[in-house]
Amino acid sequence: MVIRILLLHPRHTSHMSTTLEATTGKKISFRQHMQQAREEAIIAVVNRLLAEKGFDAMTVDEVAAEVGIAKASLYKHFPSKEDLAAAAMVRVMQRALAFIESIDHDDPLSRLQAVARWTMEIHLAGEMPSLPSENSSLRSALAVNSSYTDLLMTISERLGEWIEAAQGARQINPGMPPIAVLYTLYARACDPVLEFLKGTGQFSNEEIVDLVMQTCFDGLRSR
Amino acid sequence: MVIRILLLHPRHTSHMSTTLEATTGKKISFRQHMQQAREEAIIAVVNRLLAEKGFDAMTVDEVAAEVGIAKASLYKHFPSKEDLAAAAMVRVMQRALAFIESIDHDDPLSRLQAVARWTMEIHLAGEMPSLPSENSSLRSALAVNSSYTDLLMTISERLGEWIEAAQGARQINPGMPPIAVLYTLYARACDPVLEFLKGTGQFSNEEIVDLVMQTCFDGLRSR
DNA sequence: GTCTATAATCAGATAGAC
DNA sequence: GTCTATCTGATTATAGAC
Repeated sequence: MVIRILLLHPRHTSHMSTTLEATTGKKISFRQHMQQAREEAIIAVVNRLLAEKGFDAMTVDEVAAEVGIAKASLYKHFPSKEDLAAAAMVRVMQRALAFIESIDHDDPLSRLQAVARWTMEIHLAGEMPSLPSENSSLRSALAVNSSYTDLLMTISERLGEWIEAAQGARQINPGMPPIAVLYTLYARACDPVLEFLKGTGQFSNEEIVDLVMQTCFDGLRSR
Repeated sequence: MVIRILLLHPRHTSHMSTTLEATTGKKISFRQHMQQAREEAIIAVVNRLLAEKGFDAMTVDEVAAEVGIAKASLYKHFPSKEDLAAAAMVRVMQRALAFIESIDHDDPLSRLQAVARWTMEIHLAGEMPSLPSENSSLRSALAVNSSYTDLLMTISERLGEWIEAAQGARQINPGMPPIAVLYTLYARACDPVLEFLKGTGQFSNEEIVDLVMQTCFDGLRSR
């Protein structure tokens, strides 16, 4: 399956990788260790705030305050608010890819279900950053972030293979275009039904995930 | 089915009703006619901008410019940006209720499917205002707007009856809590899958609606 | 009610000392 | 690299003349 993604010139910037050591294998200094630890702390705060309030409502002042540094210092690490959000997105996608690679079910449907379930659990745990799809400054920042686009490509291709395999095995409806299945799975990351049901106070997180899993894979109609 | 909605003291404000004449039956002056026509024009602009860019990205300057009046004049009609958005929401819910009351299918599943399809068509037509669920100033403005809460209640109760009837007839999965079914239908109004699929350029609006209808009611798994 | 002009505030980003 | 202090621009809302 071919995924329509903006594929732009790869461009490396220091804060895109998880850890410099892990990425390049080079020994790094104590100072660099400290800097990366701080950036990790920043990203953790941004990730939580993005999950709580979304990109527009999150302010840079707030991020700086919660990290415990001055705003100007924050801008030494990340050149813009968009880059902060991008870093949080990269981080959660790295987690997603790590989870995907840890899945050991043998049939493709179970693998896809595991991914959907993981996504919704992250969302309900308040760890899924939410970005507006409209905001153009954010979209362009993401489009030129090769860490982001590469991860999105990798994940999409992996899931795409599983989707086609599941359709070949008649586990997933073969009449559905794979791209539609993929997007339907991605959309579970920002499904408002999760919050709606949580807001009623009638269900546990596990029950909520089970309900949405059922509507997602089995539909509303009786079987 | 009981719908958990913030039910507050009813409070009438002039711009909440569609037309004063239609609501009260009283004869109104030419001046009032003109004013209501202008407010209708304002709401139409707000509705479109909310659908295009969302609440945060929409600016009051922009609304005034597109309507063709000064910003101060706009504030004579609607006391705040939140009230503008609320008016747009009321308008689209009035349209929804009108559609619901026009449905004449006899089985409840077909009725629910018609509602889901209508919702997605409005969305794809760029006529579905989208509000952030987080923004608290907006939420409070909606909560005290009795036109809004009343419409939401009315629509929810109507759909709730159909849902329970459909479950009784084993058309909708009876194991699903009716409130979960209701929220799943509501969520079709802001389903990002619609825009994702539109963005690929591979499908017509009708095909997109058919695809999402199928995943919604039949699920991703093969039947 | 409509306008022009302006207030008031807030948020992203930067200057410059240390 | 971190800080305080500040700039700059955008945006909601209002004053006051007509």
